[in-house]
Amino acid sequence: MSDVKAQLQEAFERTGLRQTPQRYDVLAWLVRHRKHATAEEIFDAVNRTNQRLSRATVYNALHALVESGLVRPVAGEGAAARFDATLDRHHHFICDRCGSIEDLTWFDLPSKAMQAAAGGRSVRQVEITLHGICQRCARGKTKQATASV
Amino acid sequence: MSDVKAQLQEAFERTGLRQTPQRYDVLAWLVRHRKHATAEEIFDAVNRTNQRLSRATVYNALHALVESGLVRPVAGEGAAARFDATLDRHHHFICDRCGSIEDLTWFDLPSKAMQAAAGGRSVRQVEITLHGICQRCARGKTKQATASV
DNA sequence: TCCAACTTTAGATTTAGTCTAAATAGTGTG
DNA sequence: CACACTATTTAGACTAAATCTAAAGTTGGA
Ligand SMILES: [Mn+2]
Ligand SMILES: [Mn+2]
Ligand SMILES: [Zn+2]
Ligand SMILES: [Zn+2]
Repeated sequence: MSDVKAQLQEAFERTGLRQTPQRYDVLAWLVRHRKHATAEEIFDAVNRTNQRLSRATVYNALHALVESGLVRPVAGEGAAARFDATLDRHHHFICDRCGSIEDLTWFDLPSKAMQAAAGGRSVRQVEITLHGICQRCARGKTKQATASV
Repeated sequence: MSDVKAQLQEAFERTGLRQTPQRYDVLAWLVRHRKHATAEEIFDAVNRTNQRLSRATVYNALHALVESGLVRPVAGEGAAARFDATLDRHHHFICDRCGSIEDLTWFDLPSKAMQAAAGGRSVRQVEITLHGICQRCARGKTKQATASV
């Protein structure tokens, strides 16, 4: 029944994120339609039934929800594409604070388990990215706010 | 010495990608400055010393280079951000052909090796994305050209 | 009831990337 | 070399994603 409603409200309370009708609608839609939607898709869908929602608010709400951990961003949060001429296999580390991308030495994946997870799909490439705080930033060098050099 | 030059030329020959001054300059810059640069950064840098390079050509060149495997794209090739309300830990599969994003069941990573690769960095989250052809597309359902629903 | 902080809004603006049609630069043939 | 043909580059128009802004609306607490 309105079980979901209660759960969502509980989620807002738990995370301390102020619940507003707009934030609620965005989260509810995302939970209901378990797809990996873009902000635009969410806006179109929610705005259709609830006029009280502007485009900017979808972005605001999504940021707030991600911030509180109720939603997770997938596939590189819409920044500019980046290119790498280092072809030796390696992984990447992206700093939450300064946005810098660093190379990590390669480590193997459990190929057996990976095969299983992939099911019948044909896999061309595996991409591993660790997110966290880089050493510069950890050392208090909290200079650059956003994506750096 | 001009060792690099020879290597790059060899790379063009090997992959069969026609070598043009513009493509050469883009690749050479990327190889020289081993950073994860954006198209704009590359344009600014290369255009400064070589006027014969337009913005569009940087994009063309990068696509051609990625296509030939001489350069690899990092961190989600600049599409719209996507959001996921499924918080249970899981990985993702992105289809090269139709762009759809599918959930994969979780599999553990070799945490020992990962720690080592991460060095001193504090890791908040690990993101694993497999790229390939989804089952729908594999079955010839080659309908939708670009990123789908 | 009143205030201050927070949130939403429409629309302008910025940024990344694509597209277009014309100019330019190879490439192969004779 | 002349020619035709194809591939590439170009400037600038255009589109799409996201952010910013300033004003209006909402909320919780003193
Ligand atoms: Mn790299
Ligand atoms: Mn998912
Ligand atoms: Zn950092
Ligand atoms: Zn597909």
